[in-house]
Amino acid sequence: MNIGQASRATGVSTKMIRYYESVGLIRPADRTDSNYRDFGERDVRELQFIRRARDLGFSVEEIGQLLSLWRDRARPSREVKAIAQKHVADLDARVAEMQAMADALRTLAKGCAGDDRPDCPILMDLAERDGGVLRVRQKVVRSPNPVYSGVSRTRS
Amino acid sequence: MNIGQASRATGVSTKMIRYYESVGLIRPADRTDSNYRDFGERDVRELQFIRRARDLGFSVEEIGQLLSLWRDRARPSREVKAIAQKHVADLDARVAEMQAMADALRTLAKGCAGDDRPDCPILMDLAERDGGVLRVRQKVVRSPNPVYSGVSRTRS
DNA sequence: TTGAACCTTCCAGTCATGGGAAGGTCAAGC
DNA sequence: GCTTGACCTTCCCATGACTGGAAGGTTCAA
Repeated sequence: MNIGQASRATGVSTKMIRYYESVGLIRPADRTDSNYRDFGERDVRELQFIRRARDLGFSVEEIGQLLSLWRDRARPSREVKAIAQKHVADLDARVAEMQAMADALRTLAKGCAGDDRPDCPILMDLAERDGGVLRVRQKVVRSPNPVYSGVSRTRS
Repeated sequence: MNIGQASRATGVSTKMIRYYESVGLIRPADRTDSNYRDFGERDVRELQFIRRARDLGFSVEEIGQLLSLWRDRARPSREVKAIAQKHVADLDARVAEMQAMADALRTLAKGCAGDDRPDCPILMDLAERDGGVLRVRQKVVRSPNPVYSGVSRTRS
């Protein structure tokens, strides 16, 4: 199975398959005589695993850990659970922060007429030299992977 | 006021001040004879504005729009409100997505013993070739700026 | 005069991913 | 056998919003 077929079978782009190989997430694929990558059943299953893990927002590094646990028939489920729980905590922290931002902005927008007049509590708050009335400022949390964050983009 | 003082006065790093200048978010600062940047009151106010807007999760592009509206005494509040509301919608979409991920993982983790035994519903779900029981797969939303997303990092 | 604490520009890296160029390979139809 | 187009290969570049560091100039106080 060449890279295009593997991509269609797993929903992982050819670009990403090569990338995952280059960073060592998957082992180098076999090659045909003409130097084409040749994927087998097992490779496809690993790519599907990776795809699912990305859909759950795991970083490539976390996926590497999960993959090696997956490959190890004797792994203790404790380790898998720990990774998952840490990831859940990360997600929850980001959610809380973004909700605080959204709520602050909603409050400001509610007070803004949104018409031809220039008066606007949103700009007034941003101009507050001591941090603004709503004081949303807090720890800003950033992710190892940019999956959560952003403007529409579909994954087939 | 040199760049270090401006940085301390606004909480924006010197690196970022130079970056904002390079991308045209702020106008080029005045220079002293020795080519040091020289910031005035107005520059400091703009940097504080930028800082506040970043704390609310606006992207540099959005901040550019907000800044130019701020500078325009006659701007219609409608435009400001539109930017804010779009940003709120973006935040809400990301929050919903991340909550779905977190909930799916929580469900899986609940069924995982987390002990020495290898059996683990989390890995089993990731291995599902048809997408897993929980089917969290959906549109993945990504942000123009990586502020929301991630692992602890503080902004002074 | 020396040294540290500034400042300057420039270049590179981050993370996961897409875009594209330049060139090799393969299969179908003529 | 030859052309065509759809593949494949590697390589480099770009994204956003930063951080880090090198190499060198400036300022100020001891």
